[in-house]
This record gives sequence, structure tokens and C-alpha cells, in this order.
Amino acid sequence: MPELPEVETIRRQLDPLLRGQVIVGSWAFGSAKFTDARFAVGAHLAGVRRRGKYLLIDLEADAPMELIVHLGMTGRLELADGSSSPASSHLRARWDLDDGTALVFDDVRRFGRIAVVGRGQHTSLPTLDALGPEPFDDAFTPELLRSRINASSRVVKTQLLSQRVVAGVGNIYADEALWRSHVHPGARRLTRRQAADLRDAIRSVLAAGIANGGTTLRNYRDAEGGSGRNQRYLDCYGRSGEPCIRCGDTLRRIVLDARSTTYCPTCQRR
DNA sequence: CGATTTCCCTGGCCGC
DNA sequence: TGCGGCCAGGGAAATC
Repeated sequence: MPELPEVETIRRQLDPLLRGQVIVGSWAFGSAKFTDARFAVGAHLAGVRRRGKYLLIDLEADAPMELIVHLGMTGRLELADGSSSPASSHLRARWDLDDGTALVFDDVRRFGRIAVVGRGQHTSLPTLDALGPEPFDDAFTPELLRSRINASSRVVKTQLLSQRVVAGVGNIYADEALWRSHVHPGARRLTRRQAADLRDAIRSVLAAGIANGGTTLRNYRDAEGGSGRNQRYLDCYGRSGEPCIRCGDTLRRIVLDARSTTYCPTCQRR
């Protein structure tokens, strides 16, 4: 379940390793979600960027292009050098690089996606195309958060997961940010104070996630095959039935949009 | 057009 | 030990 901190961790690891290399060959699993991988062959890798949970690898070829990778639920990107090849029991794509290494994409459940598009041409990926601001961007203000949340009748957690209000928040960090800011996941309107607290909480839980190398609960591994450490510091997600560390009440699990949601019924009132 | 629902996937876990 | 059933859930397509 890679969210922004996990994708950013991978981006930071891959960028210096991929920059300057040339893709000399490729292989892709026979599914439309991955077959675009072969269109990157022949391109020069100019750098690895990130938008929300999407990795954007800049390609220089006849025209500027982007190799877009979304890790879905169980996607893993690793660099294989001849000596140590990463676990790839569910290989979905491989890009052979001119120094003899290979970028390998493994994805057990095939919720991931690969696309090669013209630079900045994102209309074929609707979620990316309509992505909200980066959480650390100046544009992500409490006023913007409040106006977008209050403009829709959907509950706040659903809107956070939609990626349209802010980019990169998934189920884990949504529960953490809502808990930290005392906002009920089922709230439909935010006060100015709540919006300010939630904006700050989103930033702080994501920053902690990045600083801790991401959250590994099941499948997530970084680009070196390592586990994250942030799972040791989760206050709310996955802790239903346990006491809230802030007030002592028992954390409760509900289902919103078919996604499990943990919150504190005392700290997070509607 | 926005909101809501369904579907895609398979390893791990639970109960019998 | 074996096996059916269920759960995890991001994003896109289908439907309301």
C-alpha cells in the first residue's frame, strides 16, 4: 500500500541510480496495464519525479516523454544488478539499462499501472490528470482544503482518498491525519480551525512517513528491498480495539467506501 | 456531470 | 493437512 511517503522514498533512491542511463531493452507482462513499458526502449533517463503516488520518470527520446509508474497495492520497483537480483515472483515489467543493471517492476495483485506518454500529457490517467495540490506545496492552504471539502457532500475521508483535494494520501495516512487533527472521518463540513488542523496533520504525518522510510505492514519494500519503519509510529491506523493513546477510549473500526477506517469516538467527534 | 457502485487481483488468514 | 470463504484496497470503468 504505497502512499506518498513510500513512493517518495523509492523516488529518492532511484533518481541518482537511473539518471543518465539509457533503456536498451524491456519486457512487459501481457496485460494492457503494463504493456506500455516497451515504449520506453531507446530513451535516455533524465530524472525521477513524483506527483502524489505516481512516479514520473523523465525520458529523453525523439520527443520529451514520461514513463509513469503507479505501484497500486503491491507494486515494487527495484534495481537488479547482476550480483543481487530482487525477488520478482510476480514480474510485470523489466527495463534493461545500458550499464548492465535492470529496473524491475514486481506486482503480486496487478493493481499497479505503467504508462508512457508525452511529457505532461496525463489525460489517459484521469486521477493523475485531476490530482489535487502536493501536500507540501504552498498552494495547499487550509482555505483551499476547507473550500474543497465543503463544496462536496461526500465525507471528508472519502474526499482525501479521492486524490482530488490533495495528492498522495491513502488509507493509512488519512486515518492518522484525521486522528491527529481530531476530525471525524465521516464529517461532511470543516470549520476553519478544523481545516487548519487537518492541513497541518496531513503534512506532519506524511513528513514523518518520509523521514521513517515509509510504512511496511505487508508488501511495501523500498527500491533496495528494505522495509520502512513508520509502522512503529502509527497512532490510529490498524489499532481498532486498542485504547486511544490520547484519551484512553477504545478505537473503533468502521467501513467507509469499502475501506476500513479506524478512529477515536471520543477525540474525533462529528 | 457528479455521485455511487462494481470490478480488478491473489496471498494470507481463519474456521471447520 | 486441506480447503472454502473472506479480507486487504487504489484507481478506473460502469452505472445511477
